Amino acid sequence: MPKIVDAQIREATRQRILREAAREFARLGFDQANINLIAEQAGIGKGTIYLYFENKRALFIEMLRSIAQSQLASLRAALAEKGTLQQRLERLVLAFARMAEEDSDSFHVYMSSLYGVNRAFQAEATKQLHEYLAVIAHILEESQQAGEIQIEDVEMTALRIFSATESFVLSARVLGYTEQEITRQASVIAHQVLHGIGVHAG
Amino acid sequence: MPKIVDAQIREATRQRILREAAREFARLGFDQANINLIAEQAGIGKGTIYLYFENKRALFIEMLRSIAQSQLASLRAALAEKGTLQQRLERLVLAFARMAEEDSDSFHVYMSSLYGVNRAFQAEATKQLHEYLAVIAHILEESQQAGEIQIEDVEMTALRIFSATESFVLSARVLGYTEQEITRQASVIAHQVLHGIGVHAG
Amino acid sequence: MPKIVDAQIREATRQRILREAAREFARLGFDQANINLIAEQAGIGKGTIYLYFENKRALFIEMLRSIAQSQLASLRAALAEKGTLQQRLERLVLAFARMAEEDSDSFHVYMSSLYGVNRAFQAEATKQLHEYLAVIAHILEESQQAGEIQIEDVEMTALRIFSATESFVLSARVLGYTEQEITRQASVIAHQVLHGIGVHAG
Amino acid sequence: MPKIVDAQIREATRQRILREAAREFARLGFDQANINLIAEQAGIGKGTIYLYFENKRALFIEMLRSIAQSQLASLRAALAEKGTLQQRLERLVLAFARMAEEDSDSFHVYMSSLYGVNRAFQAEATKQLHEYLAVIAHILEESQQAGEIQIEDVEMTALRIFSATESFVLSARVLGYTEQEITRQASVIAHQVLHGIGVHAG
DNA sequence: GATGAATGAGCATTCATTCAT
DNA sequence: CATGAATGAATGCTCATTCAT
Repeated sequence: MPKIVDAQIREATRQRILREAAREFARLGFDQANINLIAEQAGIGKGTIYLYFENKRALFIEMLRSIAQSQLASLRAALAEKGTLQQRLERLVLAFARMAEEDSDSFHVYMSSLYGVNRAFQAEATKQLHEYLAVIAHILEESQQAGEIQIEDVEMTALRIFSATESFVLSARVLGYTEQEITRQASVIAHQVLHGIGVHAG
Repeated sequence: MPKIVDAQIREATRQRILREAAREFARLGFDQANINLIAEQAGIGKGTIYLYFENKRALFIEMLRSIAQSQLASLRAALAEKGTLQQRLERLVLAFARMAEEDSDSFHVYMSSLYGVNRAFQAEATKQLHEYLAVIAHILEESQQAGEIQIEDVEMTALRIFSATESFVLSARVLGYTEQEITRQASVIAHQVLHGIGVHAG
Repeated sequence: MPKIVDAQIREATRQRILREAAREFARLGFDQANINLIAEQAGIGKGTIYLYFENKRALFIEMLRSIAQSQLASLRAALAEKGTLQQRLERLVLAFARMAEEDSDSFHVYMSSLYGVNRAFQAEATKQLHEYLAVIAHILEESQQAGEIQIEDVEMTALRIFSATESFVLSARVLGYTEQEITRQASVIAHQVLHGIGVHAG
Repeated sequence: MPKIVDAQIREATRQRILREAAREFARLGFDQANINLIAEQAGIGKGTIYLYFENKRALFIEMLRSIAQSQLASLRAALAEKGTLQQRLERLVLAFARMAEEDSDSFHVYMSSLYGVNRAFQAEATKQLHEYLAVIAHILEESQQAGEIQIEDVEMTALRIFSATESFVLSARVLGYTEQEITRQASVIAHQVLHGIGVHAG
């Protein structure tokens, strides 16, 4: 009964495909990326990829989902530890900066889907955006319950924080700033956001 | 000597091509967009487009430049009038929101180039980003000279403002917020940015 | 010693494959038919089919042979009973009409092979055609010996009878005639054929 | 104004494609035939074929139509001349035999469509079959008006004649008979058909 | 200059077949 | 024996680009 081993091998292959797909899609974009090349780089035959994913689009979408899960996990881990809102916001910037650096392909392929023109891909990326915002909203609510701040529109505030953090990291990278230069902005950004919210609610 | 008329006709055709290109590229992205269709919609033969642009990539790049000029002009017009920094930052958000609404195609095709995976397109879009930042830096310096604020790193501050404004507008649109809902955030964003900078430097 | 049972099971599986193959090939033709689907519908794994048939072509050829045997048996049964040549020719038309109706898949897959462009399949189908003709020739010779008719070229006469009977049934079906309408022609066709031969040799 | 020449060149190219298509389809059948090869043999680029025909299927259908027109013209020409019904029926066999010999590709690709399993192709081929039958029905009616014969069901009679002539030619060719051997049967077949109808109606 | 017919590189996808289990 | 995961050859079709008119 080689089921367990099989399942493991299968999952490993699947992950290898997703990884190579992220690499190719990040390098060339959806249309220019070559499925056959992805298969080759994943060390499998070109027909095999279709045993794991229905077609090129499905592979792309599932790759987006995979990225989403991974990045969200990183984010949650970064914000799990308690602390002041200032500290947590700083950690948010650092988390985004690290993600963008360490898993650059995934970060960029996700952002390009979110802001690209393909509606289907944008819809999928937007799902993850909602999750990001939920994570941010969650720490805002914790701070609010702790009497740290007083917020009227949690949703919009979360979106402003998202712009000030993830979008900032993205723009900074596009402009060629290093991770170090970006992380150095963490405290300033946290400060900016905090005062934008209206600290010391009490 | 029909030179002047010819030149005018030629320029008009060029503009028509650029307009239709923006529409198609915004609708389908670079790869999926069809050059022949753009030519047809511009009312010219499909060979003619190559008398105006070297190839599809060149057309895309020049379209980006054209968008850049137009949007930069809007931005400068919006910030030309004097006022407090708070007012000017509010106008910045409003300007981006209006651009995203009224010239939606251009706005999105530009943003998708800036954050997309194609290096050549990103490089071109980045040029415009530098110009945006220069405009923002300019009003910051004016405010600084007026003693309104005190800034250490103008460049990074401008980038933070960019994230808090244009990227915010972009994200908000992706999430489906209306122009009204977005513009309503103008004053809050301006306030957030101002306090992030550290107003009342003195 | 489960030999006998095994052999029975094996033969049953083989027949099931042939039946499903006939169905699929009749539905889609050789190229469009899907081996994996045939295996699935026969209730076996897709690798198993290759334990029974060398490849897709061999399966098709053997299916043709299987059809041939079955149809030839029907034909012989229909003509076994004695009678006048007129009666037997009528029974011939009826036999073809019934075959085309009751085992429509087999009838059409055979005819399409006989008249199709694939030389290998046509060669196989032609073998059966020779057998059909032999059956027809046999009853002609019996009638001849009985002094009923006088024939010069038995082979060509048999072929003319084949055209007037099986090909007639095929064409009529293609045109949408019902079995009833076709069988109603049996006596006329028999009559036509008989007078074509030159009855009452004596 | 090179319109006329252009139209001629265009039509010539179209005919060349149709001719090569008939050759390839006759050689390999629809599925196995290679569009790129047809283009190559027609002396054009592989993209060019799609300027003349929407896709492979459309090319096949139009090829069938083209064959139909051509063969029907041959048939009508063969039967245009007046004569006794016996003479005309003999000419019918000869016409089919000549078509099958001289334009063998067309003849077989048409017959394989008529009797093949592809419904779309069969439907198209059936249209031509109706025309064949109409031509046969026409000479029957002429003979009837001339008091030569008396027929009850013209439609079915025409179909019986079709089987006895075209299908006979087809079967004979499949069996390897030469054109000479086939044409030698013309008078016998005409005789068979005539007596089947019931000559000397009076 | 303007045109559009012609071109062919390029690629996603299918499916008969193999073979390790 | 039976299986089905893996394979890769094979191909219809699109569309940016060229160039004769």
